[in-house]
Amino acid sequence: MEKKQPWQCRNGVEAALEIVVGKWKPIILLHLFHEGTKRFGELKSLLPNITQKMLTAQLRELEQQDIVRRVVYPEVPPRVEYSITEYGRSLEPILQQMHDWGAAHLEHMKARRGVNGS
Amino acid sequence: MEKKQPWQCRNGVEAALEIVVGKWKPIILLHLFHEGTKRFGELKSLLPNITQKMLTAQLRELEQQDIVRRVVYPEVPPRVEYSITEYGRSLEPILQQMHDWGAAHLEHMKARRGVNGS
DNA sequence: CAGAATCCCCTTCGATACTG
DNA sequence: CAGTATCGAAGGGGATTCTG
Repeated sequence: MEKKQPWQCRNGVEAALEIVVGKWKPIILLHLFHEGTKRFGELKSLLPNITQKMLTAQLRELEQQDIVRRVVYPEVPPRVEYSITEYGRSLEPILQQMHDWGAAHLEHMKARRGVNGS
Repeated sequence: MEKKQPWQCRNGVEAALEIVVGKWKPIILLHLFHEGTKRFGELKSLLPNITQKMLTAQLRELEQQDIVRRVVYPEVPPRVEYSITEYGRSLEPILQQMHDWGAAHLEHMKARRGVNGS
């Protein structure tokens, strides 16, 4: 029952970070969490500054990690829909907690700037 | 009382990520969380592969963000000690949750590799 | 419509050398 | 001991073009 050492913990933390890190990963996930299934083009217009390359790449990574489900409809013109997997839902509390802490942190840093006159 | 939109949430998530992202940030934090105050050199030997440049840079960032306290003792040879601030402690549950989820995720992905025969 | 492919920039990080 | 300074490699990410 020895405690895990930090260098062991790091693997877990890094594994979690791998999912959520990336310029667009968080916002993609938040959209899919809150708004359900989205087509590729819908996501693209929700993220006005993202390039197709990036959107594709990030979505494919999330798909590999079983966070996002990708469904291709064999139609013309093509239609591809993305949604959060059952398993992916388990990420939501973490993102939520990160958001809460992060928002508070922004306040904290703002308040601190007023104080540190020294 | 409208819900926040994803692009608003992102700021919070990003703010949190900014603290924890970086090749060495998580492991530095874990060491300081679990083992308390450490000198620069101690940290350096706990993180065998880190360069001074990186260690210094990451610690300075964490100091700016009020997560880590840096105390310089005006001695010869110089001594500098780092510890987690009171405020920095508030990060611990997040790191913990990330570790737990991440560790489970590694298991999940391992298990999945056995299944996806298709 | 939903991408794949290509080119290029810029940041991050590592290696090394120097300093108070 | 605890840094700072400089150089260079690697990779993430952006702009653009092409395709089924």
